[in-house]
Amino acid sequence: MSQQRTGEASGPNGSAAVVGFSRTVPDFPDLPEATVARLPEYLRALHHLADTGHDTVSSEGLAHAAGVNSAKLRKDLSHLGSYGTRGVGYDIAPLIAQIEYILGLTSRRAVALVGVGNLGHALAGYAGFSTRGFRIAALFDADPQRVGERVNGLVIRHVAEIPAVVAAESISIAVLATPASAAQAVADQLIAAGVTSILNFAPCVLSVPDRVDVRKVDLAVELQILSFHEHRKSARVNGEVRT
Amino acid sequence: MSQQRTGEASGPNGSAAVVGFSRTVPDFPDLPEATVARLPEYLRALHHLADTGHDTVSSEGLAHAAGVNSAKLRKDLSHLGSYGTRGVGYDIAPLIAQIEYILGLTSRRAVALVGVGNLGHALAGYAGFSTRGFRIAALFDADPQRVGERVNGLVIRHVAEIPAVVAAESISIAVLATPASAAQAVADQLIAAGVTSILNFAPCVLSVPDRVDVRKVDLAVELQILSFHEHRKSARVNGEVRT
DNA sequence: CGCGATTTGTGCACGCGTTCACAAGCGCTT
DNA sequence: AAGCGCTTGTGAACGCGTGCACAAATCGCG
Repeated sequence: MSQQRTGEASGPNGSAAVVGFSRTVPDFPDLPEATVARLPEYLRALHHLADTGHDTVSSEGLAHAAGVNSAKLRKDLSHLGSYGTRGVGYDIAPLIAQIEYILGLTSRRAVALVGVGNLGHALAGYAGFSTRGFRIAALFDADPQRVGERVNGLVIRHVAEIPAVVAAESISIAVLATPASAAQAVADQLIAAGVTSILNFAPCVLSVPDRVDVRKVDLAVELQILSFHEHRKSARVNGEVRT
Repeated sequence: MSQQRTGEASGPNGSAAVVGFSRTVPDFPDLPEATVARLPEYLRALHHLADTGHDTVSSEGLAHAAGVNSAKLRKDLSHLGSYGTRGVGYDIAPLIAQIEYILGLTSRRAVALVGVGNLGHALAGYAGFSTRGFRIAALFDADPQRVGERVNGLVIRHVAEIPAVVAAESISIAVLATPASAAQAVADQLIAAGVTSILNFAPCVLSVPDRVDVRKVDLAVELQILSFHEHRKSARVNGEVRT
């Protein structure tokens, strides 16, 4: 698991102060983080089941499709309120709606992408973003030579335009695919412009205010973790000796 | 954190049966998984420190550079044996060597990449892989139109060649960047050819034998987790009511 | 040589997450 | 209507990971 999570000093949540009287769904202020991280996977599995004609699914079936065990799945879903019937299983359609609501995917979120190099170019064209609740609303790069180029129907803007565009499109999530050396400065600009969540592909640690969430994806780190297991597997068979 | 980890029924490890008498470093059969996942980040920070002229670093300094707290860092490093001196800090050079050894990065590992589409193309050209211990040794795709194309100095081969090439180059790690619909079939072929670690970018669950390690990276999942926190932040300020 | 400043290494307690195991509930059949 | 099989929801125990707090160790300086 390679992500940078910022402090999130869980302050007094709003639900107590709210006058709400016709609320049918609670706020989910303290959904366990581990559960949140699995909800997207459940959602993907549920969509797949719905697409293949299923109407209901048992915890065992959904757990298998999502790659977890059924007890964990049931406990996770129990946090969302009860969308299953004993003896039968879970109704897929309302469960999808509920998870999408909790994840804030009812309206398609606008995302800014900064750094349209090798990786950024691919991310800009990645179909999975648009099919799963997001809309890449703006591309930025610092290289004047790239500014103006069209990628996937969007024109690349200069990073200096971040404040104007982020405000105009009311963007709150940004994807950072710049070189590590530029990442912190770009992050600062994004945050100043109003961004409060960053997905960081640059191999460096970002320092951000507490209110900003950062998740880090480092492709080399993932391979290195696999490499460790490879190393250990091979050490099992021939007695490893340090040289 | 979004990764699929397979059972890994930790059987009797080999270290007890090995005759080794001149071993200076133990095998690390039971390094905590959480520690392993952080070692690459420590390694990156250490390289950066070394490049900027540092010789030693305190746990506080390295922890800050890696984005963790110092107690955790010290405990992690204590698992590797003692590479620090009290009152001074850690010697950077031997620590780098030790972590690279544990991660199995002393020789550059060959990696196969399957699926040279949008994302795969970017991964094939990603400089971070080659600068951090890996060598992309082969590219595969199922599309005959793409076969033969050169990407970053490598020619794309047809997936049917997987067995021959994987064996010839003795590749044990593969990166999967195919569409979800093809991922399981390709994984089966890779495993049959001898691959024992897979980094899966396809949004689907792979079922593999216990001896094979799978890590999953799903870009949309990362965004959806951020979206949840965005949703919750906005629910804090205006009292969220379900419509 | 001894003392104080500094930093590592770690015992311990706490909290989160996972898993088991079972009671509670639903529907179908007889 | 009653019984049976199946599935959810959850209480409880367990284990892992984290972070505090302090003892042990090293260096530098007087």
